[in-house]
Amino acid sequence: MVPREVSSLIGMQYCLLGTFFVVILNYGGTSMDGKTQVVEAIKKALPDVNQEDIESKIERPKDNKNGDYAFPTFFLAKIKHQAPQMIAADLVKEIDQSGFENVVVAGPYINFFLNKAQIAAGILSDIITDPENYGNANLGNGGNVPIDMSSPNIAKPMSMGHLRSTVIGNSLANILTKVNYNPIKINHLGDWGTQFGKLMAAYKMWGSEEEVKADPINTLQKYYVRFHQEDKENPALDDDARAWFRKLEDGDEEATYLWKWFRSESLKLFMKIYDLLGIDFDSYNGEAFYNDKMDEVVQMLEDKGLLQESKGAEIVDLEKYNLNPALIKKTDGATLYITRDLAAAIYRKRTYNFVQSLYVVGNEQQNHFKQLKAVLKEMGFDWSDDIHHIPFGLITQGGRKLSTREGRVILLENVLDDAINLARKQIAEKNPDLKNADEVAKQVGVGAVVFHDLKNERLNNFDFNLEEVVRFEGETGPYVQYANARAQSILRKAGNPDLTNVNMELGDADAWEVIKMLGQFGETVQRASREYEPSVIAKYSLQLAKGFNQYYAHTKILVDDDEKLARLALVTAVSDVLKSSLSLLGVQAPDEM
RNA sequence: GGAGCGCUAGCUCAGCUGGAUAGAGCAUUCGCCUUCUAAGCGAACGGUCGUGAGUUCGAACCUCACGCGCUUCACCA
Repeated sequence: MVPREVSSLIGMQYCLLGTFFVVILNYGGTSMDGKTQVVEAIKKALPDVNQEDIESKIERPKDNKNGDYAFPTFFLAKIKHQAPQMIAADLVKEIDQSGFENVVVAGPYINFFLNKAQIAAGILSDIITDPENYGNANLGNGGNVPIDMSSPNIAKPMSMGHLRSTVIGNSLANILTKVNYNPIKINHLGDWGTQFGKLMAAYKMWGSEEEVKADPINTLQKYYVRFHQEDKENPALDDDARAWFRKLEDGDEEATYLWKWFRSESLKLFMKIYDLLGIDFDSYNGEAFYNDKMDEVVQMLEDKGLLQESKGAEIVDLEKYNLNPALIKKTDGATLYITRDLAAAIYRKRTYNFVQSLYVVGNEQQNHFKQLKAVLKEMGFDWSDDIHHIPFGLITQGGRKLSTREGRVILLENVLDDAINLARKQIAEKNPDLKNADEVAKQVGVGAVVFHDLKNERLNNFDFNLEEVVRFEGETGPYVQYANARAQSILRKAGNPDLTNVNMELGDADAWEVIKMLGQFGETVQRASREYEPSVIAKYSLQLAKGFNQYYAHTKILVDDDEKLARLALVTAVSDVLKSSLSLLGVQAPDEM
């Protein structure tokens, strides 16, 4: 019952890394951002209003004819006993306009137009001088954040549901790194439980070694489904399964051998998918890892007098949290899911001394995590508040929940293969001379699937539709990748000139629309980290790609004039930020496609 | 019944802490490759923001009630 060798090794290595993770990063740019400038100007004209009020009222107009920032004066009407229009008209006279291109009254609003060329140069220069660190912030002070993610079940194929947990967790890890947390990606494998009893029973009845070796997961899956079909007719099968699981728990040689074998075969196949996705983990400590750590937890509960007997089972009452009691031990003395998770939570606190602990697990388990936190709270662990369940919506097919038992699954492998093949076909059509076409097809195909999963709010359910997932046009991953590839293509044609010291002042409206978005990257990253929401980044990348495509369509970049190098700086900066955004999502950005 | 999430254009979804005529993509129709990648750009069409009250100078957003959908509610994970 010793968990995988690999896992403990990697876990240990990590701890060391975590301890030494002190890095000096460049946080944010050097130029003053537009909003601060607006706040300063208003503050001087309104000395008796406090700064927070001003800051909170300032907004970014949807329509750019209303300026880059706007200040509504409604809230001053009561204080000044004047109509907002009057206040705005008076106020604008008091404002020092020297740092702006224009400051105008529009009814009850004061609209600020920034000095575009100057701000543009500041933003572009910030990006180009240090593209890697552009948008970084120090929100986390290097604190450890274990992320429980992916967590597929051994002997079952990875489904679209696991993809969600995997890519959301991975993206959150990337985002948290950018705001200076130290994420620890934990693959909490489903490598223990009564399903192994069923699997062993099924294998002994109908299985063969050759068959399993040829196609491990699908074969095991087949046994599992068949077991569930037949035990409806023949309930005695369940007793057989229970007996096998008992054997496993008691360390029976054959059972243990089969367990290890199933586990390692499964893991091999999972690794292929993780490689394709470009995702790795810091720990593979799954459920089995906590087998020997639950007694202590039960003892602690006992010592603190939290354990009660109810209907023959051991529970922790959570009445005062308005929750159902947490079942710690079954009538037969066996532990349950929550017991294991309690052990895991405590282990993680001890091992990583986390500042936050995240669980990227489906929305349908939210009750479980509420209970988990409540029990830890009852145990006197204040750090229970640092545990956050990051739920995500259900994937359905034809409106129905996917069910492994009923064999209704969407195999992730198939989806990825379909996407890659389609990408390969498109390349053959649109860019037949591309050298590393197979590699790019992988990047584009996988990118489409991953991006599709991250583009909408986590909690939205979605009904699986292959055509939609592997779509390459419109609001998709390939759309963003394509914008970057176009940018790279221009830079190649221009001979990749050194741009570090060129004049980057661009004042035209088309360029400004793009540059303004570039300037919003940092706040976007912070919002994504605050809300644990990768879709914020995905949406941003789409918007930036769209802005760039528009610029590209309307502005000829490679013409020899005074602003050519400035335009190339813009193209470089766009590519840098698009790459950063995609990388935060875990999506590759090929230079050609 | 308790708890949670959702309801915005034909479909899929944005809409940041309430703010100026509610925005994209897909689909449909129509334009744009004599050279920076058309996986693109542009235009048209399309919405009583589930319903009803309330708070507010102002509500898709906040409060309450109701309707519909999904998830979950002790011996699975």
